[in-house]
Order: sequence, then structure tokens, then C-alpha cells
Amino acid sequence: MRNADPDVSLLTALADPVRLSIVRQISGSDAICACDFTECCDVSQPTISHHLRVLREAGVLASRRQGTNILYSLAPDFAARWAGLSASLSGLVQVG
Amino acid sequence: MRNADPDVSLLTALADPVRLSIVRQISGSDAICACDFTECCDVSQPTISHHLRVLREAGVLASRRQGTNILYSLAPDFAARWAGLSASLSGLVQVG
DNA sequence: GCAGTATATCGATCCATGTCAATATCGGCC
DNA sequence: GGCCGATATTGACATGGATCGATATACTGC
Repeated sequence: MRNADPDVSLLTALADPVRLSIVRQISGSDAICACDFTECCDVSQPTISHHLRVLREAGVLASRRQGTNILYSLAPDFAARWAGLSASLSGLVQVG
Repeated sequence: MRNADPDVSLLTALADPVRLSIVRQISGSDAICACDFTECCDVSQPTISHHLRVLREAGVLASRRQGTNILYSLAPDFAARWAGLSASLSGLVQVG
């Protein structure tokens, strides 16, 4: 799949039930340990790691170490990218 | 892919370069004839028809006949669904 | 250094989907 | 009815990606 369009990359990253669930959990708090996702999504640990990598490479998530754990949070420009995508789709949506 | 979550279905429908291009063109006008997409997206006519079907079944587009042509437009509740998805992701976005 | 825990990578498999060529269906017109 | 242009469907193929088990890497504490 030709992935030149960054908006397509963003949508592709979110268009998976496991990944959308991860992003929703993170968007409700500041940062979440990777270990907290393994339990709630009914998939194995390597699969969670794979999805976290996809979200990181798509620029949706940012990660930082804290001891043994790795904390994931929303990427700083995620809200702006989402707002830009929203504007290009309908022109009805604003950041408030 | 377990497609129970309607938000995942919406994102999946938009997460394709051809389909996102189609939706962007439609969102810029009221309704567009299906024949207008065949030229600009560098894919064959059956492929365009397939993508239009995917968007229709995902509730993104609505279609109506006008003689030989079929006109596609954004589904009436698309903006609302998008706004709801936006709210569940960041809580920062409002319909204006 | 060693053991244990947390996370990532690798290799393989299976399923979904994007694509096209060929064909079918539908609406209009003669 | 018969033809033609527009759109949809079918069948087949190739590719991508989601998943898992096994393994590797990284950090901590002893």
C-alpha cells in the first residue's frame, strides 16, 4: 500500500480494534505503562508490542523509559494532526 | 477482523489512499458523479466501484441515481460520527 | 556476574483486502 | 426490441498485515 499521504498513515494506524483501544486508554490519562495493555486486549505480549510500534512509527504515540517499564503517551502533535485531518474532511470541526 | 466497533469500521473505510481521496473530493462539493472518480485516482473502474461500495456500506457515503449516472454524497450523519470519534480520542474537538 | 522481569524482535502462518480482466446489470435512446 | 454508455458484480491473484511461539535485548537487584 503506497503510504505517501501522512493522513492515510494516521488513519491506518488507528483503524485496528487493538490499536484504537490502546489510543483511547492513553488519551484518558497522561502516560501508561506498556504492561497495562497486555491484559486488557486479549492478545499476546508480542502482538501488543507490535501495535505499540506501529502507533509509535505513525507518530501517534511517544515512549520513554522509566526503569524497567516503558511509558507510552500521546505524541505531542497528535491533536494538531487530527484537527488538520478533520478540517480536510468536513471543514466542520474545530479544536476547542 | 472483528468489526464490532463502528469507529473501527469508520476508520478502516477511510484508511485507504483511494477512498480518502474520494471522500475529500466529495466533502468539497454536494454530490459527485461516480464517473468523475475513475480518471483521477489511477485505478480501474471496477476498483473505484469497489471502494465506493466499501464507503457506502461503512455509512460514509450515500448514493442516488440521476439517469444513467449515480451521484455520491457524504452520508447525513457522517459529520456527527466523526465528531463523536474525535471526542472519544482527545476530548479536544467540537463541532462548530 | 547472575537471576528475574519487562519489552522488543524474528520467523512463520493465516486471513483480509486491493487490484484487474471479464462479464453482468441498469437506464436511456433510437 | 436492440444498442450504447455507466455502474456493479464475479473470479482470480498478489500483497499486506495481524497474530503467535520462540528468542533476544535491556534494566534492576542481589
